[in-house]
Formats: sequence, C-alpha cells, structure tokens
Amino acid sequence: MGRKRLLIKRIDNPCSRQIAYSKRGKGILKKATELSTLCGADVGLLMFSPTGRLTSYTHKGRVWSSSVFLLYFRHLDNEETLERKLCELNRKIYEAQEKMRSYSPDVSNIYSIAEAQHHQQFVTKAIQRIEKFKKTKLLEKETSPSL
Amino acid sequence: MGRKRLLIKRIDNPCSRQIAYSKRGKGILKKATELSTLCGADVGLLMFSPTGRLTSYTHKGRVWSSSVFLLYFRHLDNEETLERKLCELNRKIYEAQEKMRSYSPDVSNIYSIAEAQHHQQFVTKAIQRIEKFKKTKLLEKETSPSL
DNA sequence: TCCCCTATCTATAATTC
DNA sequence: TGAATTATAGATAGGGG
Repeated sequence: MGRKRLLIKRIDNPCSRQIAYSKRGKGILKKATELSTLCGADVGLLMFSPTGRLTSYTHKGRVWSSSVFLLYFRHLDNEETLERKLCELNRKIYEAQEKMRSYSPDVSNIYSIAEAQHHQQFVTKAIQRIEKFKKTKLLEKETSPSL
Repeated sequence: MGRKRLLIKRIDNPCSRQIAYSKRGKGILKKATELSTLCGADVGLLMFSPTGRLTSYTHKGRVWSSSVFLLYFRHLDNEETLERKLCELNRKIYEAQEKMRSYSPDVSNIYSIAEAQHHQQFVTKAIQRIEKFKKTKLLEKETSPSL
C-alpha cells in the first residue's frame, strides 16, 4: 500500500524499519479497535518496536483481557515474571502435597494418626509462614538500608 | 475498504458481523505477521470471535511472548484464571504473614528475623516428632492388621 | 520523531456461486 | 461457512519539512 510494492522481508535500513513500524503499528492498532467495535470481538494486541518500546491494545470487556493483559502489566510492574512466581508456588504446594501423601497411606480410621496429620499440617503451614515472614523481613531490610 | 464507506460501530446483523470478523481477523493476522517480519518486532495478537472462538498470533522470539501467551494458554488449559489462582495464593500468603506477625510483635528487624529463626527451629523439631510418632503408629497398624 | 502529501497498493463490503 | 469477484475505501511507501 504505497508507492512501491513491498516485499515482506526484514527491512534492512534501520531508519526505514522504524518508520515502517510506526506507521504499520498504528495501522494494526486501528484495525484492532475497529474489529473490536464492529464485531464485538475481544482483541488484545501487544507490539514491541525494534527499539523495544511496547504498544498494546486491549478491548476492556471480557474475562481474558482482564487476565492476560493484567497479568502482563503486573509482570512488568513487579519486574519479575508472575509465571516463575506461580511455578514456584505450585511446586511448593506439590511438594508439600507429596510429602503429606507419603504420611497418609490408609489410616483414616485411626484417630491418633489423623490427629498427627492435623498437627503436621499445622506445623507445615507454620514453617511456611515463618519462611515467608523471614523473606518479607529481609526484603524490608534491603529496601530500607538506613536501618 | 469496500464498496461502501463503513461506520465504525457494532454491526447489528449477526451474519454480516461474523463475515466481517472472519475477513478482518485474517487481515489483522496478516498485518501482524508482516509487521513482525518487516520490522523485526515482537507481535502478539489474541482475538475472540463473536461466537467465542480464539485466534492468536505470536511471533516466537523474545521473552514476552513466552510469558504472556504461555500464561494465557495455561490459563485456558486450567479452565481457571491464573489471576484468580494467584490472588488466592497471595491472599493465603498474606494471611499467613498476618498470623506470623502475632509471633513477633514489636521487635526490630534483625531481632524479629532471629526470632523467626527460633520459631522455625521449634516447629521443625515439632514436625520431626510428629513424623516419628506417625511412623510408629503406622508400624503398629501394619503389625496388627486385624485392627 | 511526527505530520503532511500523494501515488499506489491492499483490504474488504457487497455480491454471487 | 468458504471461495471468488469486483468496486472502492483505506493503508502506506517515499519524500519533504
């Protein structure tokens, strides 16, 4: 769509590339909004320019937009991937569950063991809480070095 | 870009709307791939049709694509928003931290960490005791299966 | 970078099969 | 839905400021 037909391959000239990105980026953004309003479709768009600048579009309306993109922006805010966080948390939960499983073979009828189980859960949670607490405290320390 | 000028507002006729979505969806997809190859930009696109069908495009290349979209697809797999999960986990952590706070009321950072250490040791020993207890009980059960 | 201009190319609305 | 056609609206390459 220009004075010359354009082959779809990487534009070598960095200057032209940036200009093309600017123009086409706007174009897609417009298309996305149009699609969204015309068809009532949920559209999400993320673009990183050659220089790394982010442009995004989200039609605020439905579940997915408030999940994917919200997640993404939080991810940016936290400067730490939520995915990694989530994986870690899930791993911990899994490990904890595995541990628990090994302790409870077939003994639902024996009250003392059930009770032990209860206690074990309690202290497991307690230790997790303590670890979390320690991390938080350490973080507080780091972020306020004057203390 | 058609025989008539189109006002950008929701297309009332469901049939026309679906057709428009189909065409324009493909169009944006093409644009996204073009932008990606022409400019070396990372582009991610998610579209939900009026009927709820998902179309997506991701230029596989950089970090973001493997975070946002991976998250999204996992989210689909789990049939439960990761966001909600995360919120829940964070809530649990928060609650745990709140509980822990009661163990260390008003001490300075260093001491509260030391104290946490102390509590941790305490519950670690506790859990060891419980495990021993349970093993013993289980052993008792195995050796007297008639009960 | 951003805007403007304009020749041209491209996308697509309407239509038919 | 889908594919093809065609007229036309819209996007944009190249160039200038």
